[in-house]
Amino acid sequence: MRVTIKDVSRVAGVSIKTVSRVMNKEKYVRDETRRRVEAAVAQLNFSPSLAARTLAGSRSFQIALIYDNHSPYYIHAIQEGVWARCRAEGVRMLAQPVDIASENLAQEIGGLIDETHVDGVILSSPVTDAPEALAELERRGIRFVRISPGTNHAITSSVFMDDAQAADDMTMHLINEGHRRIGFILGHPNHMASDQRHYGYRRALDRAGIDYEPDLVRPGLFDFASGMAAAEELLKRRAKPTAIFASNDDMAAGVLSYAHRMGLDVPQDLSVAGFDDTDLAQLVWPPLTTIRQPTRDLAYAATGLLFGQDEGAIHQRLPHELMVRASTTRVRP
Amino acid sequence: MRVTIKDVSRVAGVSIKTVSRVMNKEKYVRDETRRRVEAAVAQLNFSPSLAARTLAGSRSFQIALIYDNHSPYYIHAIQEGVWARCRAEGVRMLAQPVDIASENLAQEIGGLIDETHVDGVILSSPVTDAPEALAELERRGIRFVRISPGTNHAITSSVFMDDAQAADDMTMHLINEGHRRIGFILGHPNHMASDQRHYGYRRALDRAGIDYEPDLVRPGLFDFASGMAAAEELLKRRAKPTAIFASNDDMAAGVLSYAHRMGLDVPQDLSVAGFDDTDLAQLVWPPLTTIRQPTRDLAYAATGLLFGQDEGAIHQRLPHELMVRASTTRVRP
DNA sequence: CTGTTAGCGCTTTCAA
DNA sequence: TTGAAAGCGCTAACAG
Repeated sequence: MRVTIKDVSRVAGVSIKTVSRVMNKEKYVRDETRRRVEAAVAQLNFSPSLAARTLAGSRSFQIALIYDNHSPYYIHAIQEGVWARCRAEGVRMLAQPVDIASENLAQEIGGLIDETHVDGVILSSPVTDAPEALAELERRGIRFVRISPGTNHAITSSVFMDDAQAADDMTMHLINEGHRRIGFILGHPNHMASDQRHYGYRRALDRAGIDYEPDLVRPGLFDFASGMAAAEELLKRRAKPTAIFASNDDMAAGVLSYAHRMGLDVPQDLSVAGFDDTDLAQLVWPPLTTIRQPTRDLAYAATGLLFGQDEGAIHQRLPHELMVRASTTRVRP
Repeated sequence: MRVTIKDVSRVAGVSIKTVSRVMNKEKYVRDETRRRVEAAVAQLNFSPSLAARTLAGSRSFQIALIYDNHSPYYIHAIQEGVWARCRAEGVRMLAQPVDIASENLAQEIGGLIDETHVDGVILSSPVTDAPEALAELERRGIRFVRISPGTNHAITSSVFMDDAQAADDMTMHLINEGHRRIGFILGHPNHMASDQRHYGYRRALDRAGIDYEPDLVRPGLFDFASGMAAAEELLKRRAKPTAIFASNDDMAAGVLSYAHRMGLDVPQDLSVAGFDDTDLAQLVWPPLTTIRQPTRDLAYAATGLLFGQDEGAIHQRLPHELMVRASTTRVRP
């Protein structure tokens, strides 16, 4: 039924061990032998059984991607990045949603590792910061890499973007367009990125000699509704901001929605800026100024770390990229 | 190192075969024996190796979900549904993106099956209609189920929603609100759902005794841009439609965006209706009337078919659900 | 109801 | 540079 290594060895006229050597790209195989084996593999259309390789060997050619995130766009970007790198490495990706609030989080992750023999694990936010998950992984001594962890970047391999610099750049961009009253909507308090972005916003104002006004900074929860609510508060002020910078794309979309409802012309009456993991914001309203979050690239890099590339770096800080989607209008003096 | 079935058998004082019986919930194990084994399993925190089970047995406890769809929302919904059912069945889901335009599509799918020994395959659109993929699957005689296939529903197990009835219901809903000039935006010509929805629209008009006006029907491609373009054409007419019904949510979002740009008040000046796989449309503009597409449920049902539940049904037609998100205003007479 | 024996398809180890 | 033998951790097919 199934084509096995034995069939290949028979056709190629070598031992199964030699076929194994070729499949694993080992040295010490004569060129001509290798070619014969490769021909047989192609002829029989042989794909080795992962189960057998896993059982006999020390690798499973599989890694797990663990997440508990309900943003489809985010998950998609993460999966894409991990998947692309896995593909390049000839490894399979096991996508594993979990519930970080679950009592048995550690057990679930442990069971996954035992059952599948995965060679490594990628953690995406917020599983990156679930202590039970981290403890279980460390107890087992399995390789793992965290993507955009909220805390303790240094304790393990992790990748993340330079959030402070990104927010600084965006704020400076708005300042350069003439804005002086720039509203800011904070991110979810649980996420370390929120602090970083807030810090970057403030640092840019400082550098430009603009006073930091606490009234122009409103709380948010990284979702559409809190973006709308924050916009409402900001736009009710006597001294309206001329620009609003939201800490993520969902909130920026909320700001846009509120602005439209109020009959404001964006970007004539109000510039709206945000981060962008996705094409969500662009979809909602094109004239939005966004900083592209390199989620996919982060995931790609994280997976590379798992495979031992870039061994030197304990963690990597990836650059951000300022993308002005459409020109925001300069504020009239 | 690893806890194996042997360790469990030693602790429980039985043979490994008995442990195997308990793990597989076979009959013919004395209750007390079963309990002893279960206690040992719990004590040692034993999770059987999938690789070993796969190699020795006839099942792999894994299925593959194959897709080539670039809508994050859609993929997410599909994954969620498949995943939920897999979890209930104690089976792992292998998410496998592919490129249906690839030369080696069949080979890739074949390789996946050989490597992983998956017990079955779920196909999501548009892989559901890639002849090479279907041929490969049939050649191997592996179980597979298609979700919302574009064509040939009957040739294999498949699940899909009742698109014609959904479109009929939505159209009737608009008619009941007093609308007589209802614009319709067609879906992508490659998708069978497009025809179905068009048919449902027309059938409802017929029943209400409203003439079908070809001018009120514009082509679309299931994306934001084509929705905007179609809206532009429809709203330039001398006899503007009072409502526009788009064949999917992305296009409905495009209609809304264009309406806003034109300063139209939705739903005062124009009712906008669409299908909704996602919360995208709601996000863009809440006062949208939508029919909820049961994507997640379809995926869940498809996976059930794969596991042999509902054996009788070759294919299943799932109901749709009309969800009026916010009241559309009645048209003044 | 329970146990014994023989593999599944590979890699590892060791020898040639 | 190649091959033979011994498992990896389970389940299938039998015996009892």
